[in-house]
Amino acid sequence: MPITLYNTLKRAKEPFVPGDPDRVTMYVCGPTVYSHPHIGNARPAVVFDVLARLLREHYPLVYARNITDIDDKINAAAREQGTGIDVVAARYRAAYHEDMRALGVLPPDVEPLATEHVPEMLAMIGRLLAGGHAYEAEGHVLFRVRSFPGYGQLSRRDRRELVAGARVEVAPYKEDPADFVLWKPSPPELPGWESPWGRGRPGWHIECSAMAERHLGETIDIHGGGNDLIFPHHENEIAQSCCAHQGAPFARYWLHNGFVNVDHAKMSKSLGNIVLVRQLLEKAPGEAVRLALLSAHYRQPLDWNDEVLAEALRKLDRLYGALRDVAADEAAMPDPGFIAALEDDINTPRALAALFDLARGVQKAGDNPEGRELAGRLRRSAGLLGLLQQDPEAWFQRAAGAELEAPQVEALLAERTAARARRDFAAADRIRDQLAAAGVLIEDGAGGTRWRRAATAMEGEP
RNA sequence: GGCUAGGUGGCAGAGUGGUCAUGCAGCGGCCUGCAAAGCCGCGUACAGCGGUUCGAUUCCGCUCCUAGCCUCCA
Repeated sequence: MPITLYNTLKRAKEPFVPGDPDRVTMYVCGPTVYSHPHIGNARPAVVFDVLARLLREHYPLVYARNITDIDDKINAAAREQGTGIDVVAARYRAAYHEDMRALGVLPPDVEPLATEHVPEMLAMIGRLLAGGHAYEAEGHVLFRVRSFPGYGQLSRRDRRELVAGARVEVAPYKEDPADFVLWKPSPPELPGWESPWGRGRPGWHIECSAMAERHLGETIDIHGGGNDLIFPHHENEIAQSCCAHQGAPFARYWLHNGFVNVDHAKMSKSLGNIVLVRQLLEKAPGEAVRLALLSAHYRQPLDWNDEVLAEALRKLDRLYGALRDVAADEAAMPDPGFIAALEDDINTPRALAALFDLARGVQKAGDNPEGRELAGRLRRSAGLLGLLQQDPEAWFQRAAGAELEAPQVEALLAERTAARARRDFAAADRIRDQLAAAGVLIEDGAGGTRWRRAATAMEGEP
């Protein structure tokens, strides 16, 4: 079964056919490192991590996700914090890595930094100038949009309308209001690099074109990022790359994830409703945050609130519950229905439904060869989503923020078991209530009593 | 104004031209000292109005509503 992907360029799902099946290439726009990552930064990281895992089942993959470490927001943060941009960028790059790892996001094969690719950008700008696709004006180098007939193809925008609807003031030195900056001058107090056009810094779009070319080649298979990047960022990347490559296409499949909203509103600084990943990790395990992000299809908007997270915890209880009861056969293969769902434009809700079907199968079969095979299939399938890879007991006995440590729980349980043995159920129930009050639930079974943490997200400000 | 997505049962969220999504919550049963977990069963869901069709939640048109982009915001 071929992988089918929704290509923004065509506004349709199409079968994925790699340019070179021996080297599939994917580039995803990563974060600008000027603050801690929020849940909206996490969504593309998780979604494209799943796609990378899926692609690797079929092809050798080179996956690049960049770090934007040249940006005016970084400059502003550095000024506020009274430090250098390198310090700010390094700090938040580390924070990004830490948070993404907590969400089970595997590192990409290449993680290029803009600061390390200025020569590539200068070279590309030089080629655009030589080809008549760019021009100098008052220390700036601008891309000549008129020179690229395909402009507007991705975002389905008409250049004339762009001009008419422009809400920004048009810089007087632009030949055409739609032209955008490739290189701009830097005053002495701002970071800058020497260039043929004087000391300056690159525009936002050129880094992705230059770094994708450097690490992946002229035409890449898949380019991903958030919905909001379609225009102008990706539109401009296409223009730059195609013109620098004598018309060779830039990316063959364009994928865009939907936004994460908070209580039905877009996250924004002015609304003060930005949800940081690190705040969520204080309330719940990263695996629950990851599952919550995958519970809606990646192209749909996802409304974030405490309930989605709490529900993700309960879902993981359900799935790990099956694995706790039946040992997984590690030799098992992923479930065909699950794979079919993922291959259908990364339909994670359907893939998760397949996981729950497997869980029920495991419970019905019990701890026998059939059950162990199903449990193995469940675990192996979930691995493609980056889920269910820890020991089930570790999941249920997680200690984050717990009132009672595991040994204390065990001690109380021993007491209760003794009480039950002498049929002192009042005492036994008292201990059970005490544990429940501390967020510990117990289950009496044939093999003794076992316990787990209640699936509630820790209370706290969002 | 232009361009995109959407409106599905109490909630979340897939999907389909004609028996099942799935999860959580709820109800009934089995199991249990009682619970929990698990299993079995249950619910007049597809914004509104027209149209196409033997048959539409699914296709077409219109209406209403929501969100995003057009501002270097994932």
